[in-house]
Amino acid sequence: MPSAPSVSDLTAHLGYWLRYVSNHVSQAFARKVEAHGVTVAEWVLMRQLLEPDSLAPSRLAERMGMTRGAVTKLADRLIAKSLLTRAADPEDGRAQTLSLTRAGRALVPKLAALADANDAEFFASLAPKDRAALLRILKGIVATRGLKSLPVD
Amino acid sequence: MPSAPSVSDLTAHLGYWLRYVSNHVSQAFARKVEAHGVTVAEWVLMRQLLEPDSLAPSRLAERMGMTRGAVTKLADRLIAKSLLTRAADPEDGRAQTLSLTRAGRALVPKLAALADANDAEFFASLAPKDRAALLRILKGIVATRGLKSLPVD
DNA sequence: TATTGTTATACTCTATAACTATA
DNA sequence: TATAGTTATAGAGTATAACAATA
Repeated sequence: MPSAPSVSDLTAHLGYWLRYVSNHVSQAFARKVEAHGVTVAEWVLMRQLLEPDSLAPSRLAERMGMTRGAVTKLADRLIAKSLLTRAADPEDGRAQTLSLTRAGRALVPKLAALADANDAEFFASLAPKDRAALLRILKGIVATRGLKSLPVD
Repeated sequence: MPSAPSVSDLTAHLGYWLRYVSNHVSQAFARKVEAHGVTVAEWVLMRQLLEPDSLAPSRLAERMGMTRGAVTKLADRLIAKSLLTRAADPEDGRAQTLSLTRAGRALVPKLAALADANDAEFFASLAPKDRAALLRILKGIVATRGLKSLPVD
């Protein structure tokens, strides 16, 4: 009788746990921000524009690790909600500039408070030492692997 | 002149980093498994059926933290790929049972190897101590917060 | 009535590729 | 030609809600 092929335990994979926890954290956050009419991805874009207060779509795409097309779509939705404006760059006829509207800028602190609350909900129970370790490790992975703009485009 | 409202740094949020790293890890894994014609979510479902070798959709939904409807859809796709079968439960006319086909079962070790490789790619650079800490912390969050079936349904 | 599943519907998120306008 | 952005298209991943069959 042939022995079953050995398959490493799914739960031995850090990627599995990362994905699992991350999905739950994001879903919980999504429920919180939707009361303000925005999604998590929209919030991330908005947060990028708090400072510097305007950026080109391609710059945002790099920072957020997504394609320019995806940024356009996200921006379209935020513009429809009057939280964002798109303006032509006077220096380069091809370029555009995205900035928060007054309403968008006013909303950011509220969403930030929800982000704080969500983080507390999931991570407050950790020992301070573990919290620090988690942050350090995650940042380390980003630095070591040079994560930034996955999309090749 | 009013001072700008203070907004905590986006990058102070563990949830942000978790999402960022997790998205990159999952995307990299997705690219690897797609060569075998499956997606990450499909792989997770398949992996659940390695043992016990059959489960009801509702059981899978609980384990995977998704709705029954989502499981049905995922299962449909795997069935279309001949990696999964759906059978009626002889004891309960309402119940169904999902199991891997021979092909599906044969594919799992290959996908597991890719999962191993992907994990290594992202986490091998970590100090063994950090790797262990990351795993322990993530599992701790799952346990403490009782993450399992987010969907209320 | 309660439970198991499926179906119908709808969005978000994201990608790839083609296209337009400028440089 | 190369670059910035948009548009078109597509599919994954979910959810919610309604429904059918069975318990």
